[in-house]
Amino acid sequence: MPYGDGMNARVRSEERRAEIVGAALEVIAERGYRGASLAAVAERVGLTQQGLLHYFPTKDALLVAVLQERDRWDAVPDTRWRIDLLASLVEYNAMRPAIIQTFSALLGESVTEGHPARAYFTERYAQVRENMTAVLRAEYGDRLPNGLTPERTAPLLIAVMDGLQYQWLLDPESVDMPGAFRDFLRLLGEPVE
Amino acid sequence: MPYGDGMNARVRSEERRAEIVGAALEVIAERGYRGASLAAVAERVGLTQQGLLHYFPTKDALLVAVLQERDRWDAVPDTRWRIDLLASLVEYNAMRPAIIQTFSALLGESVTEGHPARAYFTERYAQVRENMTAVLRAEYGDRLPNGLTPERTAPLLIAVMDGLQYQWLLDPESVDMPGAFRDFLRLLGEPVE
DNA sequence: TCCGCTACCTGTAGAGCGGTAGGTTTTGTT
DNA sequence: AACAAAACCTACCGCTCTACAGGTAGCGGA
Repeated sequence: MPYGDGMNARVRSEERRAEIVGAALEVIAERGYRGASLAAVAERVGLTQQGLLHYFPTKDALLVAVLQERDRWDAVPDTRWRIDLLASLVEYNAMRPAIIQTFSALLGESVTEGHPARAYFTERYAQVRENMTAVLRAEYGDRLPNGLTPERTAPLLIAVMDGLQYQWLLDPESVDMPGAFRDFLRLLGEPVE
Repeated sequence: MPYGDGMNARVRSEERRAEIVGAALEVIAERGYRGASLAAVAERVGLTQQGLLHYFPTKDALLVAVLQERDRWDAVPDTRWRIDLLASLVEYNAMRPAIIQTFSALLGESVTEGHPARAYFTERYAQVRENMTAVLRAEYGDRLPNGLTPERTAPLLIAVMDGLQYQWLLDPESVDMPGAFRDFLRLLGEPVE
């Protein structure tokens, strides 16, 4: 099957890489990063393991691409985040267990020593906390109805999202993730507009 | 007339096993379960890998022992759990990062397919949710000040504890885990006695 | 048409893994 | 003293893993 389908080499290469990253997401969801073998990822896109290494020279390089993909994915460009959009996000996540599982598994692994994703998650959470603080401040002002500051509420908000994900992944029947998250938002109180 | 003194073979064997389980906890904290090799655990207690296999015939058997150890550890026998005791527990946890890291890493891995700890965590969380529901009901009655039921609050409580642990493990300087947890308890409102 | 580059491949090195087989020393019981 | 069992050991098997080396085939540009 020749490549003459109207696309140039650069585009085809980029597409192949994206395909590989997608397969890596799946395999990591199933086996974690340490458990994910390059061969398993390669097989899923119809390559040999060595063929895959042509696109990503090391396993870590592939992980980096996976993490960048995530960054690109939930970088909502200019949208003014609002709290109720978060609820929708959680609802959306509940329909994409694979992605949630990938990053929940990675987060768990990342707390171990010398894990290649550790720095990524550390920085990411610092950034998300800042981000959420800003969102909360925009919505509530400097004090929430219950007296907490946005700075102190942000870590709780994030913790609830992550923690619910684990409970939900382990037992989706028993845990209504979006519902529980909305409950938490009610706990924060109604913004006084 | 079996074992006459206080230091018989059975006791020594049990001590050795406990020693091994302790070492396994450490290694899992550092590398996760999949990344933890029997040889690394064995070395830590001055054994060869095969010597370790004399006590635990398979790697999974060792994991089972680790999980049982945890169950034994936080099975507070008859103490009536109370909410403020939870805050103390979180404070105590903040002084034992190793144990937290072990089980955070295991929880993360456990969501992957066919992980040997998956069933354990699924059951454990179901049980803990029940437990927390009872605690909340004892403290607040059938309705919390904010209108939520104990059943719906329990998953949130657990989610906050777990989620905060990840943030804290990744960046202890930036996250005041016990403080944040107390903030969450304030969010629940004061019990009306 | 030639040439270089991309996109793969086969082969293999080198290390680490869990687990088995079977031996030997140590220990405790009789 | 005799014996059995527990507590280890050495040796090794078969597998899997990442990564390197080096080759080949086809495409695109000059």
